[in-house]
Amino acid sequence: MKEIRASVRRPEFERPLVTVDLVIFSVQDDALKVLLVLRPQDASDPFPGRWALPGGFVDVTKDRSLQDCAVRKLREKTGVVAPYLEQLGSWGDAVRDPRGWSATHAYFSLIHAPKDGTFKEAAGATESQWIAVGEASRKRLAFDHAQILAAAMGRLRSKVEYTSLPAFLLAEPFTLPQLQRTYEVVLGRSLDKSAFRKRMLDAGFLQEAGMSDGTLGRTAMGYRIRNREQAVSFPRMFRTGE
Amino acid sequence: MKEIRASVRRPEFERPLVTVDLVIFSVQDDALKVLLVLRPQDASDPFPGRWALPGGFVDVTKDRSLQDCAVRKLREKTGVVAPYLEQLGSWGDAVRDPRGWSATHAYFSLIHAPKDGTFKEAAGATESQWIAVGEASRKRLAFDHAQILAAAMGRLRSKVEYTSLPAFLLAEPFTLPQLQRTYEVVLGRSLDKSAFRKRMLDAGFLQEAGMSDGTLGRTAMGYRIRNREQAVSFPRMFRTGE
DNA sequence: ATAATAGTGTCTCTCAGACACTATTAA
DNA sequence: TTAATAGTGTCTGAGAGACACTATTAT
Repeated sequence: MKEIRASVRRPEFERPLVTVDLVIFSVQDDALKVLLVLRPQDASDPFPGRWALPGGFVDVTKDRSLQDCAVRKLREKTGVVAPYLEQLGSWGDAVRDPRGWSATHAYFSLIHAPKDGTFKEAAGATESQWIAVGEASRKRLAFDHAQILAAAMGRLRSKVEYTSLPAFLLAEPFTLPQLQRTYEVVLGRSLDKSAFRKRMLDAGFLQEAGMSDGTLGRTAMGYRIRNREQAVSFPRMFRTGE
Repeated sequence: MKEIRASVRRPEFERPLVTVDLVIFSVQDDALKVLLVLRPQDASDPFPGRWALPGGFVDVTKDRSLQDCAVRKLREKTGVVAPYLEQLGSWGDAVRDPRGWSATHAYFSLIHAPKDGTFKEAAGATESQWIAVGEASRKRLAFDHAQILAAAMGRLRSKVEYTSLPAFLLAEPFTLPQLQRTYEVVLGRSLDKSAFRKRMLDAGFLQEAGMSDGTLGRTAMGYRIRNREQAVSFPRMFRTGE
């Protein structure tokens, strides 16, 4: 402690590397997918040719905050500007990056499926791809990204049980049947229609937005999220015991 | 490892300062308190003479990980070795520390009230004190610690509604009436005894540990937490709507 | 016995789930 | 009309809350 005070203005501690990584989820073709990037085949980079979460170093000249950095990287990768973005946690230790002691700040984002199936790349040559979460978990990801991805999936699975989070995986306006399908995809089990509708409508986070043009069968009411800043919590979990 | 380290290019980004801060909660005298430290009256330090959360720089030579760093600082401050410790989040931006772009990693800890009312200080001369959360929120804390404290209180208040977290605020073994009082202190409202007991016992996280020596009235069953690694979730919130 | 605290039984209300029912659309 | 999908009504059961009741201890 005394050393700190002795060193006048700047602390003399060696500074760790500081990065931001993103876990970007989307539901496509009735499957939960995550965006991964392929690290370049360059031996001077760590983990060349391995799949990784999109991310990179905080640039103190460009990023005013960690959140800004995450927003910037999300925009660069996907073009999405107003997503659901939540901090997931940080992972920092001496060995996760061969370049030295590093701390990464993982953010958790939910976006709706892109229209054209995939995103255009920015100037960089990195290849990126939407990969089903089951498959992604089986890959040998770079750094400790497997652990971060597992934590993100745990958080999503847990929050889906009692919050409106999955609504952020849909393009607005969306219908209740679409929302229910999204819940079922993320939960991995089917839900009762009547209970589901009561629950969603009672939670009060939906706003009617005109009839949707159903392509088959009866048309459904379209909804928007009343407040995109945060998800709402339900008074109970989906399945009580078991 | 060493060959990799040597061959890898080191990034040229300027590195932010990296710190860890702790929000340590305890219930004393039927009040929720948080441990704060007084920053030294030294003009070369930022925020001299202000109250702050305990914490400091990550020492890459001593700390193998962020979590290790948090455990070390908690031990230095309180002597507690096996607390409930959970990552709260990270706050990083260009202006929160006058010494430069910095990122802090806040951890959230619950410990039981110390026997002697306060903790002995380590070698350092920093003054530390348990302060009721209401009072702490009114102080002008150093850095962005007011914001971090508010986030910690939000997390605690929210989790108390549906998890066994408050059990970590008690010394083992504890009785159900003690546990209920702890919940009531954190929630700021009273709870029905019958409903409370059914809920706790049904959740299955308690283990009987012999009768406690009640000083007055009927003696109560003592309990220990079955698994201190994590809190359990209840199937419902405490008060459903309102 | 009394005071004080620990612990239980019973009723009611709310709400989730099950499931059968009706409603609206396109072909 | 039929197929397909959207949406509703009704019953039941689990569990939370209210609250009165019993149980055990020290004095």
